[in-house]
Amino acid sequence: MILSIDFNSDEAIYMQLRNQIIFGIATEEIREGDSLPSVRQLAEDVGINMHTVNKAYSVLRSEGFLKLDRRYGAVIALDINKIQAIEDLKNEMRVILAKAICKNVTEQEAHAMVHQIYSDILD
Amino acid sequence: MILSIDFNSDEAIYMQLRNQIIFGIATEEIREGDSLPSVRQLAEDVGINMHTVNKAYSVLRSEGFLKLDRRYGAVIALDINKIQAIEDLKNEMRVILAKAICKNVTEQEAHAMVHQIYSDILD
DNA sequence: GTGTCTGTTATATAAATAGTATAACAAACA
DNA sequence: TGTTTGTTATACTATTTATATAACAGACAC
Repeated sequence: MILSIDFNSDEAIYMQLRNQIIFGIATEEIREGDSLPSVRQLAEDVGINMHTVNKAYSVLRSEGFLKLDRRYGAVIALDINKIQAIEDLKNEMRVILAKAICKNVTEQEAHAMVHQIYSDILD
Repeated sequence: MILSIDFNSDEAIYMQLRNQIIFGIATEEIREGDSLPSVRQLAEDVGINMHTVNKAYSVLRSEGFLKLDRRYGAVIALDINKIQAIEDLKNEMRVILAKAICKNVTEQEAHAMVHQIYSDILD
């Protein structure tokens, strides 16, 4: 799995890592039980500090994507709380769809976008 | 228009204001040409600093929701750049849908959610 | 003109967050 | 025994967030 950082992005480095790893899981590039590089290894690979990677891993653990183990390092372990996931999604969608509605994006266009993203990720 | 701040939220105050004003525009509670309270007035009303309101207004202006005028204060003025809006929406949706997919949220469920949010906001 | 209301700009300060740097610890294991 | 793992601690810098005070110029009512 290739992880790359845009140091000019306004998005925090640990969030860029977090998002890319979530994409990797969604696309099944990495699966339940797979190990991620150790915090030190990944930090060296992408040229950032160990603690920044550790923060990304900690966020992913608290969000139910990872298990951190002294023996095996960071292991993909999905905690599927669908009620929570739907609640989170709804809250996040409300804000970005409200913005889209102000800009005259139609419901049809939003549906088309959801469909395309699902296809991009799953196919 | 009622604006309220949750001081215990992890979301920045100026972003809470920004989001609530976007909701107000989406629901047509406030419309093109309507004025928002002055930075000083709103700051006093919700009990925050003038500069925090000013930052919210500045963000809204740069995102194409407001026009700031010395005579009339902050006036709703939508700059509809639909290409940009769709691009923004797609990028924001990609992240939250990737997360949802990891948690087994189906495309059907995502569509239902989009439909419900559009209905909630527009009806 | 005077006073008052706009947004705007400039400083200063405090707190929190983000990122880096170095170091040490205990568990696991070859 | 030595190495690797996550974990924790401390320290430092930079940026962001929020507050506080102050001043400025344009607009406008009196």
